[in-house]
Amino acid sequence: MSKNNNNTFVQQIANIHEDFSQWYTDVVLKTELADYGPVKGTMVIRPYGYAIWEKIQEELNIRFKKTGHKNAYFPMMIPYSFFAKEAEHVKGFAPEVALVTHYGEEELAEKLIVRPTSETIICDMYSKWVKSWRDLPVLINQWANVFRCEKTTRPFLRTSEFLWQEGHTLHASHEEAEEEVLKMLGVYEEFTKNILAMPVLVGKKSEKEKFAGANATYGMEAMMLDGKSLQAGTSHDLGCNFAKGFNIKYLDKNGELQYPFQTSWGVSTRLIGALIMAHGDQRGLVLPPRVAPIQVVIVPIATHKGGVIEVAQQIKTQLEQENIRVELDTREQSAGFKFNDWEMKGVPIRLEIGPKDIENGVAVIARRDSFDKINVNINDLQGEIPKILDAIHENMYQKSLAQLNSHIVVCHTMEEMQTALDNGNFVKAMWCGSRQCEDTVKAQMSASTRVMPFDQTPVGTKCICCGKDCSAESDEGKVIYFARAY
RNA sequence: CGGGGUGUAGCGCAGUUUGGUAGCGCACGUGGUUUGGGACCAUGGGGUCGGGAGUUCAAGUCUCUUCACCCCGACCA
Repeated sequence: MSKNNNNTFVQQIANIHEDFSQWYTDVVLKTELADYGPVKGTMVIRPYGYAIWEKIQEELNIRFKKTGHKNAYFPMMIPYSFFAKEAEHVKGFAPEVALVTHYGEEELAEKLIVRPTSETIICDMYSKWVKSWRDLPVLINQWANVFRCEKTTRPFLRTSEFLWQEGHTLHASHEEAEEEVLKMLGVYEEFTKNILAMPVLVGKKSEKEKFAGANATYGMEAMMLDGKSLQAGTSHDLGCNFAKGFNIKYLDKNGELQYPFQTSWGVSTRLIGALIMAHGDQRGLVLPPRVAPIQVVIVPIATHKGGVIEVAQQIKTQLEQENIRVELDTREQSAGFKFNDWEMKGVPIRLEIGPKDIENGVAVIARRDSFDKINVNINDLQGEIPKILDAIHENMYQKSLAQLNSHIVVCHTMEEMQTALDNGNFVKAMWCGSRQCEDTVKAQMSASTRVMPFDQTPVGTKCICCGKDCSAESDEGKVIYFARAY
């Protein structure tokens, strides 16, 4: 909670401009999205937060199934020997993996790990299931929790245990696998835009930033209100690396043994952190209507005068017929208290209904995104509210898009980059592709490479760091985004 | 893992300098009056001060030790 001795409610959330981190923590705790768990690095996702996750799951499942995937579930415990089979993978995850050595007092013959991600156990199973070219492609997704011991944790953004989905697919050719990787990245991009009202930058990750064990990693980056970047989803081209380690082989049409090409892709509960930090304001959460657990809250005014609750209840029933998620707030609190409470919780539309309104046959619609208040005829609510929810979504997306576009600065020198980053921008620049330059930028200005956009139209001719020729002829230059990241 | 900070009622804090019967605000229970931007009056319940050890007649306060959490970095969704 923000540190102040003032008891006024509005100041219980830290100033979003002065202390963004504290603002984030205050919002998460005060709006009851989540709370800290008793074990270090763990969090409890409370009902209001979990409802958002359920909406995310619902929308993604529709998309995954439409693209031919099926859900399955694999065990949380993985034999240590599995984990050790892919060298790069172990190197990447070993420091943060939880080892299980005992069941009760009895020491286990083989140590187990709690999954930090499921490639290894899924590959082990795939090696049993895939024997023929007829078994391909394998298109499976899993919704699960994973555990990686994290030293520095923050609710939703980084916790030791978190919830995610991980898609794991096998394909007969690299082309097909690559198509899958990009297709799912596209699904994520469409989802964040149309459901979370959040624009993202998509592209390929650098060698340094790619997944441990992948040939290539693609990702999407979202811009938070403080100008930092949040990796919001990844899609990996795993080549045959795991297939070889786990001996996944099948006979092709020519009767020859082949390794399948593999992909994996995932998004996590981190998306909830992303939408908090992409859309929030000083009053708290601003939830995108399509994932908001409550889309419309009805605040009845002066209920003691009679008849108000009844009308409010009728409106609620009508709206629910349109599949709108409605809450009627009958708590014995003042109207003003409720206004502020629901604004903090980010409910997209507040409907005020009081004796005067009923006399006039209207209700007041107050928008969370713009604070606009309009009178609408009670009979028109059923038709108008879905339109307003869509308008709120669109407005939130456009606002975020404008925020993103106005905070991307093309830079040609390290000095320009330093200034741009210090002012809360993403930097678009040319990069020679070397790890050394990446490390230099990181060391000097705490910014990392985020993604290389698919549109590689050059924004200069020399590497911003080392000055090496990156013109079209040299074939070594990359357009890439640098940013400070969560 | 480095640097900084904080642990006292559900939450936010005071009390620690100078040891002497644990306080305030909000929240919560009850009764009443209120209700269009965070209502008010009355009354009531709730903590032994993160844990452990020590000094002392006496420890929230002093000493040692330990744990947890937060912020800023480095590392990772």
